[in-house]
Amino acid sequence: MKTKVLAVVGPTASGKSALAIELAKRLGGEIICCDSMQIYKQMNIGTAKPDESELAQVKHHLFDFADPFVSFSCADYIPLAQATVEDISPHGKLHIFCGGTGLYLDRLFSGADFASTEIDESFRREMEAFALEYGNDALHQRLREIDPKSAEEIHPNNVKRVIRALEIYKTSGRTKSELDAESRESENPYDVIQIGICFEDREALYKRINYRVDKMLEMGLLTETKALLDAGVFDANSTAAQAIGYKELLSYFKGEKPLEDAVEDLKIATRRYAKRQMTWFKSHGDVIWIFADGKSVSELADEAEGIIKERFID
RNA sequence: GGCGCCAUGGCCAAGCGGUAAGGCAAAGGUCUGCAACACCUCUAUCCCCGGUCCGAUUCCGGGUGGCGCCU
Repeated sequence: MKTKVLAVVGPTASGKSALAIELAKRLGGEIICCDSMQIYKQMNIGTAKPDESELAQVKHHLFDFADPFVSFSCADYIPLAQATVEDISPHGKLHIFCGGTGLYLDRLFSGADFASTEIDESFRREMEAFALEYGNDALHQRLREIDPKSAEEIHPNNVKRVIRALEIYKTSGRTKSELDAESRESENPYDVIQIGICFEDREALYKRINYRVDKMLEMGLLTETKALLDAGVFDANSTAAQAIGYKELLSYFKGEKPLEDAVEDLKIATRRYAKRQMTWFKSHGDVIWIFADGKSVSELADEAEGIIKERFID
C-alpha cells in the first residue's frame, strides 16, 4: 500500500499556498515545500513564503531551512522530501506538496535516487572558458564523444546543461544517459494526485503577478534584497542567487536603473516564469486542472476537495 | 512666425537606391542531476501624398507629427 500524496501545483502567484493550506485544514494534512527558493532562510518576501499566520494554521515542512550561500539542488531535495514523507506518515496525515518547481516533483515521483556526484566548480569554469574560446559546438562535440545520447538531447547552445552532463561523467565515471536509463526503471513510490491551478484568462494571472510584486515592495522587498546583497548572497554562484525577485532589483541598487524600471523587469521575469511553469506542468505528470478565475479560496477548495474525495481518498 | 533635426514591428534600434540587422517584450516550446536555471522557435514591407529612377525605406518636393533653437 503506497503512501498517498497530494500535490498542489501551478504557475507562480496562482494561489497554491492558500489552496494547500485550506485543503490541509479540511482534510487534516501537512504541507511539504516543493519550491526551489522557499527552502531558503532570509528569503521571505521575495519568494512569497507563507507568513507567520499561515505557518501557524498548518504544519509546514522544508520551508526556510537552507543557507542561501550553499548551493542546493534537486539531488539534495529528493532525500529530504522522502524523509519528510516518512516522518509525517505515522501521524496519519495527508501529505500535501505545494510549490512550483516541477522538476523536483517529477524527480521525487520518478522514484529514483540520484547517484551521488560531486559538484566540480573548477571543472565548470574550465568548460565555460573552453566554450568561450572554441565555441559551443566544440564543447558539444566533447559530450558527443563520451555520451552521444545526451548530446542528442541537449542543444549545443545550452552550455550550462552540456557542462553538467560532462561533469556527471567526470565525477561519477558514468554517463548521464546511463544514469537516466537506470532511474527510469524505478516506479513511483507514492500514490499521487496532482491538482493544478490555472486561469482561463491569462491576463487574470498576470494581474495577480503584478499585484503581488507591488505588495512585496510594500512589505519591504527592497530591505530584504539589500540585506542579501550586503551579505554577499549574489556574489556566490548559488541556487539562491537565481531567485526571481532579487536579482532584477540589483540594477537599481547598482544605480544602473531607476527603481520603476527594475520593478517592471521583476514583473516581466515573473510572468515569463509563470509561462514556463505552465508549459512544464502541461506536459509533465497527470495534473487535474481547476480554473481559478474569479473564484475565492474556499470555492476553489470546494472544487479540489470534491475531486480528491471522489478519486483519491475513500 | 523663422531655422534645424527626426519619423523603421508593442518598445529600443541598424540599414540609406536593388524588395528590411540585432535586442527587449508578446506568443509557442524543450528540459531526469545548478530548474524562480538554461535553451529552442517565432513576429514589419519602413508616417502620408506626389516626383525622379528599370527599381526607393533609402534621393527630391509637399503634408502631418515630434524634438531643439531663434524672434
